Amino acid sequence: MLKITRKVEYALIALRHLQANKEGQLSSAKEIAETYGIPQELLAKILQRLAREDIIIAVKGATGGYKLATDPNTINMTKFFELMEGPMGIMDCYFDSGCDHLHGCTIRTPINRINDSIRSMFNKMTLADITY
Amino acid sequence: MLKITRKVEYALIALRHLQANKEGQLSSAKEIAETYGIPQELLAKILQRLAREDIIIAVKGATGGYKLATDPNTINMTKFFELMEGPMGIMDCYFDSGCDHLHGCTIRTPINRINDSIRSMFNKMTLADITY
DNA sequence: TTATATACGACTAAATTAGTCGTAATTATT
DNA sequence: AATAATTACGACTAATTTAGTCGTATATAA
Repeated sequence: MLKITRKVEYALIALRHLQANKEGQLSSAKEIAETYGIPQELLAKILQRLAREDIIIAVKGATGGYKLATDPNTINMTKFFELMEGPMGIMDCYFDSGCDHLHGCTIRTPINRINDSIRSMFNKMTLADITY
Repeated sequence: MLKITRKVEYALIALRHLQANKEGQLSSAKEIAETYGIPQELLAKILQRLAREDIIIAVKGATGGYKLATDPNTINMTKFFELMEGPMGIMDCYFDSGCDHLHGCTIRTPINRINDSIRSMFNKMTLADITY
């Protein structure tokens, strides 16, 4: 319930780090990992994911690294979380993953109300609310 | 992120079931488990937990069972979740569980803001919002 | 050519969650 | 008094998810 995963935690730390860089300045996975004591390989994969999703830009090669691709204000948290971890729903059945209790499930509707509340809350927040 | 556990899901289903009973009427773990296709032993443990926490009342013996102990309106969801699953924090360090990134952690404050938002949202909801 | 990057998939390890089992105690019914 | 149905509870196993590692390929500045 409501526990952030390391994946998201590390992503936020990295984004905050990049955000503090000067325009155009790059940071490598190694640099960030060492700064915060994060396993480098793991962080690398996370940064690759962020790059694939066009949240950051990867520059290859010896002096390569990453930089922000967009203004953190333009990325809302619902999108960010779902991008990192897949659909955010407090209950699986919200997304029709084969729940075999559906027939007798009496709490779906109220749970969905909770989901919607949380999603709309995160929708009002942007990455910048966190990384600034 | 934000996934409800079966423990909570089953608890909600059971509470909703009890709530639909007439004043004083009991339901056994077996009855509820069979009605909704929930593993009986597991549900039993959950009901025992709810009883320990005085959310429901257990009546022992051959014709025993459970009934609600309080008006569902009086139990807020933050309390309920934390009672079932321990402290609800989107990040562990919020509750000082030995996070060794603390020194270099730059996202604690913003993450705490998220935590507070979620907690205050759940604080405004009662069990009745879900089980009715 | 070398050193330092990113890219990515396969794999292993750790932690959490889900579910089962055995046994004891309680109580209505017979 | 015996029986059957129930709650109580801890120990155990299984399944799933999350975290982290490793190997290899590719790109590029020096």
